[in-house]
Amino acid sequence: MKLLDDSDDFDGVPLSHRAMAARPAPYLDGLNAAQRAAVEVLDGPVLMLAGAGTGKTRALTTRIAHLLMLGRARPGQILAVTFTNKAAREMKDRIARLLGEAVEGMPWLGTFHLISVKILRRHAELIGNGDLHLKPSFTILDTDDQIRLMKQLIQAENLDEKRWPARQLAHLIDGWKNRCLTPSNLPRGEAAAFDGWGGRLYAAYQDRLLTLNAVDFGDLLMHCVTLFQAHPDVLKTWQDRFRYILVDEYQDTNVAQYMWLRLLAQGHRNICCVGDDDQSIYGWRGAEVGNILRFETDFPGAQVIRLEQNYRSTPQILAAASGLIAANAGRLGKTLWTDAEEGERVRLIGHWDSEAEARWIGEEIEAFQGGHRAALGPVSLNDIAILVRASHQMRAFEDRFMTIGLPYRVIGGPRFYERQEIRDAMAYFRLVVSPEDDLAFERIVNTPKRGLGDKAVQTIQTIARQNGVSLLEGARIAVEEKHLSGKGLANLRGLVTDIGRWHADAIDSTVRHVELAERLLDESGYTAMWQNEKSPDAPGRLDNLKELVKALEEFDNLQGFLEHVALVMDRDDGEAGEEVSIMTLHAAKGLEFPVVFLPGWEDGLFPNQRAMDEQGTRGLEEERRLAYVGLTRAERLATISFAGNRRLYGQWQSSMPSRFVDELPQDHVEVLTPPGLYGGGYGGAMAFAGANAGTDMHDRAAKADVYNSPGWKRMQARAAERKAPVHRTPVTIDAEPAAKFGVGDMVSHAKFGEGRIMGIAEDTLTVQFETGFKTIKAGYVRPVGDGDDVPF
DNA sequence: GGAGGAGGGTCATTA
DNA sequence: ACCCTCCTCC
Repeated sequence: MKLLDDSDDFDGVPLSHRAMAARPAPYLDGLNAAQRAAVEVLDGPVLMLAGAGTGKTRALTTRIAHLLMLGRARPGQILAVTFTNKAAREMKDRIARLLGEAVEGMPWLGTFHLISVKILRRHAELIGNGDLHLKPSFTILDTDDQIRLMKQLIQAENLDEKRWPARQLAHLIDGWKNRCLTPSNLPRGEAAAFDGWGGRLYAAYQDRLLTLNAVDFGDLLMHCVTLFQAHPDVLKTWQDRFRYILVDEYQDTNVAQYMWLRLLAQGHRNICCVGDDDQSIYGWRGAEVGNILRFETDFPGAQVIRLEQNYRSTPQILAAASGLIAANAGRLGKTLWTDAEEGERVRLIGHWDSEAEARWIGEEIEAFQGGHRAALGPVSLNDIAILVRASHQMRAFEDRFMTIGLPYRVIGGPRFYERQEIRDAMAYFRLVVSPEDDLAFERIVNTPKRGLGDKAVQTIQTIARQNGVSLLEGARIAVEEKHLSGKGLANLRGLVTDIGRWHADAIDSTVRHVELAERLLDESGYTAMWQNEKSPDAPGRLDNLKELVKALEEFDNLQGFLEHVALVMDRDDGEAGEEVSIMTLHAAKGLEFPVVFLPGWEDGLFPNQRAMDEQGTRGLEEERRLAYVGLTRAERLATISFAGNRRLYGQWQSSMPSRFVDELPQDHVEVLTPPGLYGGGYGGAMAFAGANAGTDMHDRAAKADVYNSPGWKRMQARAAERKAPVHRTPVTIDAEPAAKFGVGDMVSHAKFGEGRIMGIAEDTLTVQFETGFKTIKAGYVRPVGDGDDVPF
């Protein structure tokens, strides 16, 4: 079928009644009853509660196809929002497959941010403050730019950057934007943050963005909402346009996104939100689980459809995951079931340290490859994923896999477009496209080195400010009036003329933008800079630059490319050969793998200490949901592991198995014995395997030899002595003084006052005091607070 | 006045 | 472990 394009003037145009509506629809075949309802209940608000692996994306895409086939809406009248570009891409592909043809016009299927940009570009002039307002050509800043800007503002106020770090301010402002709090509607109490400077700096930052004709990520949503609120006529046109609204991952929406959706949905009221409260893992960036929990009250008359049949995992994995998540309160509640074959229990293993853990996992993977696990059938490296809580855990695996030559890929690591060389090159592109982009100018003016240091930049800034022009323009004046001297002057003159020439070429449609980009990097000396650099990563950087230029080919011009990059920070890595995937649990959401390793299940790391400190029970529950997400990624085999010692912040620190380990339903867990346990010197590993058995894994002690070991008995005796929750107290090998303390405990120090233990290494503690982090011998601090926890 | 290295201070999830 | 600042040399 040929889909109509999106057009701006469809208002009031009746939809053609398609005869095919009455025909049976083949794409509905094979859906289960719940999925079918999710596809066919088209009118009014619908909440699709879709558990992990229940065919959510299928239901969602089929629903869109169905709307189109029935002629309920044209492609341009459906708003479909996702959180990631990947999800958007996948949906487009699947809709196309369902309809048997490429979908030309689904212009409003995309991320919140992408769609917001499209809307904002059309009404940019309406966003502003006094005389300042946006132009449709506004640029989108990334975090790096944001922080640099804020640094400048903090300096402008003569504040101490140490006491008021720009990162912290960025975080604060981000939080406000997530909640749609503009400088003018910011509550007093909030504005007082940052020692009273918060509100003022925020306002200054927003004004600065306007003068730069720029927005940051948070603005995209917030500006849309304020636009809708201040201009009902504008809102009305968008409400009229979007006959059907679909939202993926609704549990991850923040306040701004929620308001955005509500405003738009108030028109036709056909909003279908898909989500799973058990997979809400983005509270730390403003997501409100409350949005999904409240759906039925927010949208009266909403229909709730539960997708509970799981098509991904074995019953064993599902049972383990369900048992774990059951410890959370305040869930909407779902009962996942499957008719898949029983499968293997979730495996659990403890290791001496993080290196042993990496070694063991590497060996396991090699064993899979050697076909030593026939029950699983052939396992490709692409079928295997290692999901970690924090990215620093990846290092151990990378090191290990590198040495044994096991191919791997890190997903969501340092992103391509966040790399230094790419950002530099992009700054050149930006400046050439919009010469008034001061941030870009600052970035490249002395990269490569041109003898234009702080002093020279300051001179340029002063001149620009005096004349009320951009930095580039200011530089031109500085050259003409010879405000600089010698080498700097000559170099700046060269740079200014170069940029002028490149800019002319960028506008000239006869100049191919790819060639321009190549020439630009060449003539600016940027490529040469890396060629002359002899550090080991220089060749890689040059490759990245080549790749960047190659990526340009897919766009019509530089502007289009820059827009894309601003919004799509992830690169679709080409399918290389067979590789094990390493990624964070957050990055793993929505993915699935036959074989999944879940290393680092240690208290403090996972659940993460900070999450618990900052959010209390809420934080802990989010961590538990993260564990749930991790387990439910596995189709056939999941292996959880923990290490007794881990290198963290440059020190070895001991830790205890995660409390989540205790919460796993034991009938669905198989405890493996760590290799080398009896080789001597592994008392610590045994001890803590035993510490764990002290709770609900006790029954299995007889089965696993490890629990008969002296280490375990010693541990058990000790645990009994102190009656404290076992997992709160770390064990060191020879009852070093540090054994009195646990990560997370409060201690007091004669000089530094009270603080919280963040890490333990032998008898040295890393303690976070009010004044900062300190590394201290355990003997110098005394425990405070809940004395039960820390017996003497 | 700029560039580059050394040392000190600071920071410790997750997009 | 990393970033930033200060210092020294050019």
